[in-house]
Amino acid sequence: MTKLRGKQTTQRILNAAAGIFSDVGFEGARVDEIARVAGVNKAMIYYHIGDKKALYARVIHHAFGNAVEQFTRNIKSTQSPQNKLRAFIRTVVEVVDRHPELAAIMLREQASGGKNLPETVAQDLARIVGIISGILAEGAQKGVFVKTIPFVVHMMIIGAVVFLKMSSPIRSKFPALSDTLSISGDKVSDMAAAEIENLVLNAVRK
Amino acid sequence: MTKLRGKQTTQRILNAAAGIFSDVGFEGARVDEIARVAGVNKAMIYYHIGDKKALYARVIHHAFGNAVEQFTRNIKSTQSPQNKLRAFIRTVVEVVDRHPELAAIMLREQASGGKNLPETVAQDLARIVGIISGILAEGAQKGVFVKTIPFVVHMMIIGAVVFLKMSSPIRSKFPALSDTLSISGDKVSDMAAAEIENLVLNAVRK
DNA sequence: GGATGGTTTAACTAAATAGTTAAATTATTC
DNA sequence: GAATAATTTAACTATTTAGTTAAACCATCC
Repeated sequence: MTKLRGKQTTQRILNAAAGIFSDVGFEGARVDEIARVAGVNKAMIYYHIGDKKALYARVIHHAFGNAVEQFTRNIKSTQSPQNKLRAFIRTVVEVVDRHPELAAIMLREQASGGKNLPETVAQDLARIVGIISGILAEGAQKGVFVKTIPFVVHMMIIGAVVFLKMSSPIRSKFPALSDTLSISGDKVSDMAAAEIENLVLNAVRK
Repeated sequence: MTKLRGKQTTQRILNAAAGIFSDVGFEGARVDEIARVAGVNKAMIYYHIGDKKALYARVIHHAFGNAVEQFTRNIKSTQSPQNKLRAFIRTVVEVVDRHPELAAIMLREQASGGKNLPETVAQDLARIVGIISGILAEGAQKGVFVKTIPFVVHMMIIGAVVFLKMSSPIRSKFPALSDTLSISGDKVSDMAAAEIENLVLNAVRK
């Protein structure tokens, strides 16, 4: 019971922290505010997790935890390179839709040069880049993809998905941008995701 | 002399602020720190510019000021759709290379749903999206581009360029990511930029 | 040199901040 | 029920924060 209570408290803290770090960044986040949103006394954050930096690392790790597993689960070795690439893109969409806070936090880390990024997350990222490199290399070897720079393709996919997802509130907010994508909403829409697939498959097709 | 002195003071404040806002975001930035970096007394920020929010808006506007003009200057109506698109991409690279603080601040704004974004900047963004929409529509009409969603293509280009630029310090920092792009450095390298051009032109080619 | 206007400074204000402490409360075990 | 351990609380600490104020300083003009 005590163990369960501690876990629930920790979970509430991590959820609140994820939202606030994604909204105002590490330096802009207030531990008092995180405590308030989590519905706990501030000292409990220090008791259960640690200082602000430890909390941040925990949030990222918690959200990033199984992204790599999702990629390896969704991409089967028996698939063609084209279908592997499609599965990769779909997984990116899935991860970003399920963890918008993670996407926002990663945007902020990019903006500050990875200043508060734990080493473990960098390793996860490297593995994901390894996956797409493998797909593109296989496609090139089988003569169905052009030879290209895998990291650039990776950036195009991640960039398009994340920017589409993250720009949704901005588009809603400003009338000038409302018409840029006729289908709006919180999710990366199926139509937009399909278009990213088409464009990326076209881009690498030999 | 007095006028010149006020201008120079303002410039120093804006430069310092741009760096700090890009590094730690709006909420994370400290007016005291901006003043220290600018080498001025804090009250001068309030005298010359105004409160923190006014300073932020001024920084964005100052950096964004002539981005739209750059696009219209670089893209000639006599060019083919393909060359227009190339010029568009090259301009994105140029703007991001010249104003990395702008790119970082825009990443942060995306992360927080455009919370502190002035309306004028949204209008500038809409005009840029209008430019690429025009290029793609012209290409489709001339039968050289597929019919697509212009905003998605825009996000792919912006996302790739910005992520490549912004991920450079992260790649330098973490050994696990050092091999992802064999040519590193601060600029979006010519090779990477050329590859983005190739991939995007391939993606939209009919 | 004095008047005027612009710029800068040092000190201030009220509130907020990350982290700490020790007591109170709750849960578990025998 | 008592002892022990885990969790939570309220208050605290020293520092920092955005913004303000009035005086000092500087530049220009007649």
